Amino acid sequence: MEVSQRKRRPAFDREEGVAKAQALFHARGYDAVSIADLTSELGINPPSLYAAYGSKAELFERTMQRHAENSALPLARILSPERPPAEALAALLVAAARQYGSDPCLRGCMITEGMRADDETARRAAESLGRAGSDAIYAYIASKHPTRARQVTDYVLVTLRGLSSFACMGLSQKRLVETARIAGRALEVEFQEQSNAFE
Amino acid sequence: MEVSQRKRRPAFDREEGVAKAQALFHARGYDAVSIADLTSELGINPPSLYAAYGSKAELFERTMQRHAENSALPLARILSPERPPAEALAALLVAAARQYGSDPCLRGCMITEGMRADDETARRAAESLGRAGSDAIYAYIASKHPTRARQVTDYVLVTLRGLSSFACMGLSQKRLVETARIAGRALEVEFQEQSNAFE
DNA sequence: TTCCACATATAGCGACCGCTATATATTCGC
DNA sequence: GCGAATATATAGCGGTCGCTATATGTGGAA
Repeated sequence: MEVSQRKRRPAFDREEGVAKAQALFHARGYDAVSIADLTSELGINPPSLYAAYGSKAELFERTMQRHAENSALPLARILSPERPPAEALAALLVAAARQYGSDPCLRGCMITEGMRADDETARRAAESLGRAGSDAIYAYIASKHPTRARQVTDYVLVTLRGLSSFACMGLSQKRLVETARIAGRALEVEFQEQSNAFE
Repeated sequence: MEVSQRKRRPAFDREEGVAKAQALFHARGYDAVSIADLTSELGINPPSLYAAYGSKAELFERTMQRHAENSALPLARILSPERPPAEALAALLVAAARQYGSDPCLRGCMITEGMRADDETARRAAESLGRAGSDAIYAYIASKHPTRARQVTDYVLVTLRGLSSFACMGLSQKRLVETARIAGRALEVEFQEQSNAFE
């Protein structure tokens, strides 16, 4: 006889709910999505949402985690140690631009935009999720250009934020990518100067 | 006998009210400032605010106009036709970075940030005000680098937006300026390639 | 089949939103 | 001083917010 193992009885699919909420939050931002929007989209009533996810902020956090797991840029692959660093970072900017402008409904970076929410809980959650990414970028740059790692990282992150913001405002993917390419030029200069210092 | 000329009786100073509202909107953004915040800050009651300014959105528009008149970057001076264009645009980025980070309470660009408000009326007003600036930048670039004016303008505006956003998040003025300097490098490359094309 | 744990739906909580109808004070031209 | 014009204050409108107390229905284990 096997040990009794009670199974959850999901009258609505929790994971699918997170996916739908993710789309809403990504499309409109945390503050602009209400509980009524969410329950309507998920086809449930508020108590079910709170029973399943705890609160609007916790649901938002789960959607960002989902985003980070499924849709995040493959940082490790793009910033491979074998690649020339300026080329790798430029490729990161271009890959971001491409993604931010790929879906007309899901523009920009969900986590980046979450960091600018009016709600403090949501903002902190986004900042915490985003830190992983920016730390990885910093670590990569520090390994290639230790003397100006902070400055170069700031530049990359500022550019990513600008790209995300313009993506949200509707700038076409093509123009986003062209902008990213120009931004990459500054990195070529930066890393070239560094290598010259060794000659 | 002189013509009767009724004078306004300002129980509270309308212009000072706009100034105080400007500070609030700049510090927190349109959506995060409520009528209660405004009336409390101005020391008045809601009917006075509506009698004087019409609505929250109209008051916001007036504050942005005030900002554009008093605090806008001196575009005409920075983008002077005599200057090397890459230098002028880099100076614009640095001047913006300096201003965005100058007051710890009034971070970023009020108009740039207004373009990302959740309220559509506020957003449109900000976009309308901002277009003047971006048109001026485009016209300048087009006069110096007609073949890639749109791309270079996009890059400058994306960088400005990123700088404003990071300023709002608390990045120090120093780091903002350093970032702007790196961003300027890409412009040097861009305009250098252009002049090479004539050789 | 019976019982019960649990997810559901109804209804509504208190708080705040932008905004305004109404009534009261104040200051003006005369 | 007087009447008219106008800015003020009180109070509250309808609506939405995030969230929840309560009651109802349903599936799973024994």
